Amino acid sequence: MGPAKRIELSEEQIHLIAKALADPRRMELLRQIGRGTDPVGCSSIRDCQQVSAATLSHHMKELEIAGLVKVTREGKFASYTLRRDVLQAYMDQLAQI
Amino acid sequence: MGPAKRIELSEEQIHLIAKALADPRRMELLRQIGRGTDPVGCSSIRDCQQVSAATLSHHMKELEIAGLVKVTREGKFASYTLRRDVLQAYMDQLAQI
DNA sequence: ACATCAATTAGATGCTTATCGAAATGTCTA
DNA sequence: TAGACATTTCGATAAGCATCTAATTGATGT
Repeated sequence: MGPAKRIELSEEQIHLIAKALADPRRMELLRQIGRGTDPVGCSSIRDCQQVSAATLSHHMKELEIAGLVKVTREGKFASYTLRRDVLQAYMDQLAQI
Repeated sequence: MGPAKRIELSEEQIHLIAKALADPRRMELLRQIGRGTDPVGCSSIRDCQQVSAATLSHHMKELEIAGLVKVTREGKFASYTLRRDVLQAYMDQLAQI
């Protein structure tokens, strides 16, 4: 399989994605999550980035509502994976400018 | 000729570009400026978008310091062109995530 | 049930920014 | 030079947001 379908973004989602990418910390989070293909847990993230749990939670929620990451919950843990299809859709939008 | 050289962006410029793209009004400005290849004047812009001169000036400065538009001044007029090479460099950065 | 730990939410604080009207700057023309 | 016009800058206001600590929720293991 793979990125079967091309995604269409609403103006609203474009705005959410752009805002999500406009914070350096979130950019760094995305890079870390996108480094591999496996889901990345909160603790792994906090090992690499100096940030409080509350702030991390806030940023991950922003990334999630932007559609840029998928959250997987197992028990008390949360893991994140980059949604490359959504990122690609945003790049397609920029290319259309 | 054409877009001869591939542009490298600093982290700082990446941040400036991301912030510039995160405002819906600026996004719309970019789209309008990028529509054709000719420079676009302030009055053309204000014909299409309802915005005060002061606010427009502010946004165009943000786009300029982000490197996304080139400003051409002739007498009392200012015109803008989209810097596609910079936009492309930003897209390349996103693709590297 | 209780203690512990991961993650989220609540509440507060300080910084950034979008917006406008008014004033200033710069340019053109009569 | 004086007036008209385009753009920018100034000053103020309001909204948004990043960040933290503290409190809460929810799951796990003893």
